[in-house]
Amino acid sequence: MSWTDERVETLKRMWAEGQSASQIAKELGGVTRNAVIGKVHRLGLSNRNEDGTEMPVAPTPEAKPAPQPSAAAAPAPQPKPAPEPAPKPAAAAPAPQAEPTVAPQPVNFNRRPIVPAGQPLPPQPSANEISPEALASVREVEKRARKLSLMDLTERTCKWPIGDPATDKFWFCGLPSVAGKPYCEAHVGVAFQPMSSRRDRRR
DNA sequence: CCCTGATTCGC
DNA sequence: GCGAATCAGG
Repeated sequence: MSWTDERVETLKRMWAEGQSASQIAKELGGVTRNAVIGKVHRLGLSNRNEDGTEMPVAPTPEAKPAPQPSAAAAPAPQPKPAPEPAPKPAAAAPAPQAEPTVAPQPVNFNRRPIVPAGQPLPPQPSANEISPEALASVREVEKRARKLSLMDLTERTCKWPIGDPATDKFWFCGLPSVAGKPYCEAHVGVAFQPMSSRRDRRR
């Protein structure tokens, strides 16, 4: 495989989107992440920030990832988005808001790509109609949970939450996940219930 | 152990 | 220019 214009463009696009080198390599195929990284450097875009100045992950007020002057398709480039939707009633308005009614803003730092997005999220075991075996299996497994923190989760660790998120007694299962699933064997058992599994108690 | 990007250097 | 091997880190 060679770096055709097309492939290079894909590389640039994905890199700009914040995709990891390995993800880009997968997408392109025929290359390793090393190759991608090497190319990225040769292209001189190792610094994912167009601005040459050092930017220690500054909290960007506007989540603009940087408009790309794509030569391919850019009908309406809109060079100046300017208009600020949030007018500030400053001036003669002292009122030092004593009590903000709204909760703190969830500032979104490094605008990550909105990539894959996780699978179904935290399904707490609502002991509905889950097979007793599955539940037993889960209890057993949760004793052996690796108790991983959020940061330790990977694509192949069980992401089943255990405990109370509001306390220190919270962690993720962390056992090897079933290929393609976000959970381990046991948790898959309670997370994914076949529609047909609900036996209807015929009165 | 899984992953990340950065760098080196023979090709 | 290319990218495997290696390094440095999370």
